Amino acid sequence: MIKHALSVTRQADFAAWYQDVIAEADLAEESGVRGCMVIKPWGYGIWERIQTIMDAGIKDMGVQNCYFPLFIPLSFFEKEADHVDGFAKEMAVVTHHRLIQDRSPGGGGKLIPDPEAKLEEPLIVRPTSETVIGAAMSRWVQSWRDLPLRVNQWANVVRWEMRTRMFLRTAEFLWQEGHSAHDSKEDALAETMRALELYRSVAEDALALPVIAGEKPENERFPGAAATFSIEAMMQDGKALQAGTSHYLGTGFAEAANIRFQDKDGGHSLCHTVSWGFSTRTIGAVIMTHGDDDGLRCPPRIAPHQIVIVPMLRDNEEDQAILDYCASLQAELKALDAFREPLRVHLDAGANKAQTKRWGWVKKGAPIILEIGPRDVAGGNVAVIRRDRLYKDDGKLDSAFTPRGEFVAAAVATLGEIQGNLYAEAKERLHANIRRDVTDLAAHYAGEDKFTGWVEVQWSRPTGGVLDGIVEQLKALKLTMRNTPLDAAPADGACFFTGEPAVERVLIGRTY
RNA sequence: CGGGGAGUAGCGCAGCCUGGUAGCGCAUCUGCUUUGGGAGCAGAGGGUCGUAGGUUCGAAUCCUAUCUCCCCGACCA
Repeated sequence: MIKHALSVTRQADFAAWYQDVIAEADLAEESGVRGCMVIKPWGYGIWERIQTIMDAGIKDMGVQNCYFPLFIPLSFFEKEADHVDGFAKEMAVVTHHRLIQDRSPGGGGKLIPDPEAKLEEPLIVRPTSETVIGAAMSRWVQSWRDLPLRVNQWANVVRWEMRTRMFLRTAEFLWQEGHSAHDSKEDALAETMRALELYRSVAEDALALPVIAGEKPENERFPGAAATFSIEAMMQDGKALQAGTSHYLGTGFAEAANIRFQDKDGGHSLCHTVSWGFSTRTIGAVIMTHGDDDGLRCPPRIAPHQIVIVPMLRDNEEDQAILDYCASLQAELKALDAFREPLRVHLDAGANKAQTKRWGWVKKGAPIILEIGPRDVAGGNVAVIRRDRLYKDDGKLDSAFTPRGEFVAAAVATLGEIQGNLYAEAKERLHANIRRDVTDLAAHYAGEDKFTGWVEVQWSRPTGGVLDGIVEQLKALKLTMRNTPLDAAPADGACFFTGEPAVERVLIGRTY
């Protein structure tokens, strides 16, 4: 019987386990403000790693970073009708610019918005920035020579969600949003696909999240988009999580913001615009994909510390020799490169007991933990714990005594192996749980707690009332259409829903 | 936003029904012992009981309002 580091197992209560990981791995905590969380150093460190890798990819695309305001005039926001429909219900609104003490009877001198300081036009806190960036684009774009115009920003956004969950759906979250304007639909669609490919590669290569890239069905599109594409990841409970989206916005936003260019023939045309976003939500995906009953398992590429050295200090004269040994080991490892970056090696010389530190790093998911005691110093060894295989067959912690030189020589390869193992494990789970032979969705998805994964069916991509009927039918089973995978086999049969000739395949599942 | 549950020490909880101003376990601190590994014994510190009102001689406990969290639903790029 293994004694695990967490008090709740995934099996017993997946939702409680998820929250326990966030608390025990010190990723984030409640803030006292509804739906908003404090992202703690280990959680934010993971986000910084994601940012570093994503930002490099964005710059490789040739997209430039800039920054647009948090506040958007209501008049900008209300220009695009579908966009309004999608977001109006969850908007934070700024109406005043000053506080005063309430001197009225019963007011008690409390601070209240000054009625004299009411804004002439309310400002909304951005839920996404298409409208305010569109206004800038309309100034920046004059001629076909100004196109394509491609920018990105790293920002926080606010959506007043009714039901929030740490990382997965918070009222305020962090993301990057890329925006571009193009002279043709073809060019805009190509950009949409480039962004989707960036997300796929960052998710798979850095976060070790195997994903299915595809197009969202019409009913799942971003408000105002002509086409929405997503990458979908499968969590350990079989639910889907949308980990990144890119949108071809057509000319709707260009029309609303008046983004026009003079073409080579001297005529004026509307731009085709694109937007794409990737958020802190993906940290939730990492937790639910790689976490186990001992906490998080952090893929090496996004681990703030890839190797943590824990000295076994005993409060005696040997301590200094142990610390010296650890410091030289740290220096030796930091001189190495893994994944084309210097190794991130942390020496935990804090005052806590070694056992406390060790289990703390296990819960945080440090890929490799090295424990160094007096005998290691004397014998030139390190005791190696790998987070991807924590226990031996007998249920005991697998702490392997290894000659120091041997460990150092293999360290980079070992990190690569851990990264690969986490990905391979998740990929196997993903593909093993996409069923293509299901004929009765109700029977397949019967039972609340059953792990059900996803179902892929062929369909005729109906629209209008027929599509609405299908959506309702799925909704009764708590199912949604995730996307139509880009690399799916061609359709060769009848539509699962209508019986008409199918045109493509679509994934169905429960979702976060 | 509707239904349900909860908020008491860093964490997990008891006390509330039947008001008399706080307790347990873990963690923390000190000492001794132990020492290849999630230690043992002894002692100690730490809480305006989510917040604001009200009832009362007296409120963690009763009443009202409010904030936050969790679960289900509706909603959701």
